[in-house]
Amino acid sequence: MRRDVFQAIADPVRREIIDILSESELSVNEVAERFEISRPAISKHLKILDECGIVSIAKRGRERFCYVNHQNLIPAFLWVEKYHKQWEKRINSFEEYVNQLRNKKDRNE
Amino acid sequence: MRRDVFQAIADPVRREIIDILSESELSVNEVAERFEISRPAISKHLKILDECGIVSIAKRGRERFCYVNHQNLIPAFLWVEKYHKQWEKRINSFEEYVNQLRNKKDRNE
DNA sequence: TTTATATGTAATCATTTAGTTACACAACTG
DNA sequence: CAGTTGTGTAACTAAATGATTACATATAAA
Repeated sequence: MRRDVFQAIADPVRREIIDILSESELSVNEVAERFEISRPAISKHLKILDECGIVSIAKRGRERFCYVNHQNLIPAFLWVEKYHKQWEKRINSFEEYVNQLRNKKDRNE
Repeated sequence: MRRDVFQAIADPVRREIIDILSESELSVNEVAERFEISRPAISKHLKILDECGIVSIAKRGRERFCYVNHQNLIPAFLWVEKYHKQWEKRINSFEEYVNQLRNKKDRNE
């Protein structure tokens, strides 16, 4: 069973959990209330997020409060970010191309 | 069947395919040669990458050449990048903490 | 035209995933 | 103490995933 940040953020429910917990720390039930699926399903998602370090769970009384450790998203960030320049190049050359078309059009008017 | 960039890059083989094709455009067989798994398996991975726009496949003769469209990684980049500041804050405060310790130690020496 | 090569795809399979319900148990509340 | 609440987990299920082998087809080469 793979358990890494890429697999963790592949699931839309888990991404939403991360989004929600980034707003405020919540108990397991408070997280589950925000979704249609059952509480055990959310519990499992939280376990997966916990296992790859993205979420930590702190016991306080009978509740468990969950919070995000954003720094564990860094490996995913770095992998994608290394292609940043390449899509910027593309977008710039697209903009250049559009500008060329615009200028040509302007000259023809 | 979900087919989005997050699901596409969740698989390590697909990430490696993206890495390899970022170096140079390759035919399907040339991609497959670089992996232990069978050619049809690679074919399927390429199909998935194609379906979510990350890889395009151009027929030339009997070969099909594959190349990456990096701009289709942007949605994944944006989702992760929005937490950039939060882990930077963390890292900065860690560095601050380390510096405090250092200064304290310096004063004690 | 025959043969070889490059590739896609169908059929199949084992494993993983994401969900469910039912139950156990610890910790608050009255 | 008895009941309620918050949560984990086991058992189960359907669907998705990632791989394989076997076969079909198109194109190039002899």
